[in-house]
Amino acid sequence: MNRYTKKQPVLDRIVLNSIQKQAVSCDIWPQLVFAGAGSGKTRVLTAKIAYLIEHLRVPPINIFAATFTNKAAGEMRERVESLTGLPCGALWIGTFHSMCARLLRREAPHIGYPANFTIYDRDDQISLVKRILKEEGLDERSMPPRGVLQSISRFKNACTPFESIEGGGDNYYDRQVIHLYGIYQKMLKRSAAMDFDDLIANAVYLLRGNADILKRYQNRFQYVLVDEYQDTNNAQFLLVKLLGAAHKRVFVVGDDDQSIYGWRGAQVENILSFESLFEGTRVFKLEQNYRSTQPILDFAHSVISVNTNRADKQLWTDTHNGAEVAVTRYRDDRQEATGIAERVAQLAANGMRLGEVAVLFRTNAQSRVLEEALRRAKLPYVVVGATSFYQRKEIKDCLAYLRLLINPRDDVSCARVLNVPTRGIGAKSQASLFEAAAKRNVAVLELIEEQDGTLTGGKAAKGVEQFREIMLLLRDLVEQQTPPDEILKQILDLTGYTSALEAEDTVEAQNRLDNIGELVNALTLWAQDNPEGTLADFLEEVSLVSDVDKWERRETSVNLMTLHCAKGLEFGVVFLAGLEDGLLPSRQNFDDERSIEEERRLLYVGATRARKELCCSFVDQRYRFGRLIPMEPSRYLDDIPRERYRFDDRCVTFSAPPAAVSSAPKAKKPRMVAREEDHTQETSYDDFSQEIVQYRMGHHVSHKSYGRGKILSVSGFGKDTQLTVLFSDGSRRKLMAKFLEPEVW
DNA sequence: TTGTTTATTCTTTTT
DNA sequence: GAATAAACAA
Repeated sequence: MNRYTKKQPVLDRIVLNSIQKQAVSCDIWPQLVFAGAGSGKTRVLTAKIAYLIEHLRVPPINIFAATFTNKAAGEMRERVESLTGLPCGALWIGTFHSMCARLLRREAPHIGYPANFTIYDRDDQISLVKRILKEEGLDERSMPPRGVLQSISRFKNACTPFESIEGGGDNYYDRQVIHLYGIYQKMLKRSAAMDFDDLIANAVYLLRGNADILKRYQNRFQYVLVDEYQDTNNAQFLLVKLLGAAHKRVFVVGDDDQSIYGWRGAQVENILSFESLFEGTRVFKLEQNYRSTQPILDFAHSVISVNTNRADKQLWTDTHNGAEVAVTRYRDDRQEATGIAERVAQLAANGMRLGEVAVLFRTNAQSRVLEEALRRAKLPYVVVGATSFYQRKEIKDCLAYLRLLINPRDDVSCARVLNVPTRGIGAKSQASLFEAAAKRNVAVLELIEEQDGTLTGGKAAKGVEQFREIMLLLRDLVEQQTPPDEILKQILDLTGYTSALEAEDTVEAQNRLDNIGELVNALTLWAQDNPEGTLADFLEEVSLVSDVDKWERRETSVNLMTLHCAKGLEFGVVFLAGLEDGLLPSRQNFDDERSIEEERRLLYVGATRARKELCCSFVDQRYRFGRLIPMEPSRYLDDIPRERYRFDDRCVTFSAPPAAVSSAPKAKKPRMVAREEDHTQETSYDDFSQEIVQYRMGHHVSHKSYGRGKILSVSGFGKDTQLTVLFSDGSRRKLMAKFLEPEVW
């Protein structure tokens, strides 16, 4: 800030080791930094930006820096400002999604969109696809919305617009998906809406299709920096390539061992092949770890080194001593939770701040037992993520009204609130409204506003008219520059939303009212913090924040979160709960080697979050789907040499198989063998054991008279396995598996 | 058309 | 066990 600090160059004001220093001060481009867990990645990235600004005199406005969360972006901007003493408001730093949204709002007309487009989240996408399926007369069971969206997402990640798809697809499913992709995009455009994938893909289309615009942005973004590069997808890669094509000043940081978003389209290959794709790349490897103890690093290394598709490297640390990693076996998930809570209480008694403790797990469903145990032990905790505030029904209803005011063409929001609270516009009337709108190629709200409600039959017409009047009234308020929180209050009042909930008079309804109150507060606060901000800005922010963005470490609360959420964070003590096959790795990924490797990385990420103490656990049986299910230790534990951890058997059950009682997980009974003596009672055992699975959802089979088809669901097991199959002629049949031949790849 | 019941599926992970 | 969808009564 003052002249004193200014005199010293950045490199002397921030502590860096020699490799870090080299990476920061290197001026030969492009650059790739492999930054292992805890190796000071954020520090390097921050220093790099500060170095560009201060040492190379690059104006902040010429830098484009993509981070994985908005929170990280905000913190980094602040640190750069305090390092350089210069205001960096003009620096473009944020998630790919938020920066693309920003770019697209400016250039919207070039891709046929208005600047006030709405951003659809997953729920919005699903309700849109469901409506399309209905209108197209397709069965949700043969074309599951999630699957359809997954396929559509793949097209977008590949930056393949509907128009340039060649060929109509090989089979019934693919043909339908392509067909639906076209309709889906048409609907989005008519609704002036984009989904998350569109934000990136449309940015690519924009730059790819307009040479002058591309040039302008290449010129503007003289330096392109990307954090967590291992988690970028193909579209993001194309964007980076486009922006950096002219000047080549691209700097990416990442760790292939921490790539855990493959299911979302991320490609580890992006980082693994960066060197060959960007000619003349300088590579830096940060392998010194400043976070964890040696035992933790050894443990983590034995996990990750089994993976084949990775760049060779190994973390090391200066600190040699440290507590052994613990692996504990519990009888069931309840006992596991209690055991963890006990240990946490112990730590707290020894003066450990609870904010330094995290319990990590694979699925959100696991958090409930843990929460109960912590509550019983009177230990304060926070759950990061889970059902986020903005996902709740009542909140989404409010937001839908707000979005509809900003963008009257937003059909998904319109469908959501048209009959909320109930105005007598049932499914049938809604369908006919949508049909009429589609026929004239206008949005539903537009239709309602111009048509005076004569469209639908008697009863619903009154409700439609009511809705129309409310919307017109609210529109006036927006035009009169009414403060955002006031608009929300008016919505709740005019629509009768509040009074409907009050009338219910249940605890549930009261809860919702409280949540709505919280939303009003949030909006008021936001308006105070952003005096220039419009309602549209607020809505954009809301749709692009993540759960970790809102998380703030509280000194006195234990942190509960999924392994995915924990990426980039660190804690003094980390518990990894539920290290069992079927959970980690997830049962659904058993047959895919790539996913098995990704889940292994998930374990690696979890383990490397710990600074001082790492406690892993698995259970013999666990409640899932309301049933007690036998579990096996995670296969990943098999790869860890026995001397890398202390094994603690807290299993005091008599029913446990004798061989397993006193031994480490390594020595347990062989896999893939079902217990014969169990047939009488535990029929479900077979269902969950890992016998070789011949038939899986999504795989293809053939039948001698119906031909080739895709498995939609599997029921029963052994000889009685039945399959529901979608055949290429479009028919869906439930058949005995023995009549079907699995397709071999 | 709305609000009840029952049946079914389901859970990965999220910008 | 929960959330959603289909099925049914009013």
